[in-house]
Amino acid sequence: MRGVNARCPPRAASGAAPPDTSFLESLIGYNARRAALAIIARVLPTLQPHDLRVVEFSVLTVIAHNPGITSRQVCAALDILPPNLVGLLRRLERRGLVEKRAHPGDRRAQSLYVTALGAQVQRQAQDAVAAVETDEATHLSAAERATLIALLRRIYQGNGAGTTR
Amino acid sequence: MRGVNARCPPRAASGAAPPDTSFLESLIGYNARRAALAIIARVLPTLQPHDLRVVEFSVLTVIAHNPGITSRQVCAALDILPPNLVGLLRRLERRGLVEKRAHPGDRRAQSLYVTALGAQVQRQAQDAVAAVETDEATHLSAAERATLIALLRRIYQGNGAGTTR
DNA sequence: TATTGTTATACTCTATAACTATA
DNA sequence: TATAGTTATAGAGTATAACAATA
Repeated sequence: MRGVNARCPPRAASGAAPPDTSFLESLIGYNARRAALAIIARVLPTLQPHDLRVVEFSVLTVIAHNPGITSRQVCAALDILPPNLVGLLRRLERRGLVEKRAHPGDRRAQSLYVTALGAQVQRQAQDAVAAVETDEATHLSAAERATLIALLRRIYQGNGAGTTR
Repeated sequence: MRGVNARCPPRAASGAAPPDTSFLESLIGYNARRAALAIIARVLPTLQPHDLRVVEFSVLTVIAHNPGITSRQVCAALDILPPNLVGLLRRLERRGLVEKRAHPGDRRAQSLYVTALGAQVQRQAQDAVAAVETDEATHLSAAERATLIALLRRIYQGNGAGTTR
């Protein structure tokens, strides 16, 4: 018997009943990824006026909050591979948002600083991102926000075993 | 005076003090992304023996749980763009895990099914992923898991506005 | 006219190997 | 010998435009 869809169409085929994704929805990884993508989709238009992509904003923020930080440390903090940071920093430097200075004490390294313009752009972008994150994107209470962030942090910080990279 | 790091090195330069990432860590998007990447890093080696990537596992799972589903519906469920699903399905088909059949009622579409082998591989992979997710990767209690997933789901499902794609 | 599946293509993101200069 | 920064490059992943067949 082909017995397919006399009156009970293979739910998959109907436009009405959404497909069963219950297993995937039981996974933290799946939900975390979907949530991250949803939030990033909201943050993107916020950063667009500043001509910043998400990673660029992250790097700019870390440099602004840690004057004199090295490339290597930015990579470690944000889990970026060194070769991929090079072009990113070059763009920020060309736009006059970041500058490199000689590192005191290690001539291999270089200290990173935001310029006055870079600091201004970062501040504006940070305020805009914070607003979107807390208000529009997620209608969670402050307590729920705190709970969520604490749980997420336990996942990617909690265990001793290193990441794959 | 070069006055650098006699005893108080510019925290950025020292290998000891970790850089300040407090702002980024206050963002749900940042934490969700880091958590998702950390979990995926754990899941990858679990799927490797089955020669499945994460997206392939997701697609295989949705097809297994929704026999007769169409490409378009898989795309909608997993937020995959149709052109990107084509090659993915082709690989799964060539490996004998998935098969396409004529769709009853719409000759444009095609119904997707897992083969016996596909069902077996999917089951094994699902068990392995579930084990990693609940045990090793995240040491959360069942209650914490449930809370986390509920909060995450509210972020990417809760609001009416569609995603960017 | 709209939709399904598809091709071709481009752009971003991420990853690896290897080089240089310093330590 | 190891590390910081860099180059070149490869591979995922994700995006858009356009087409044929069907609704």
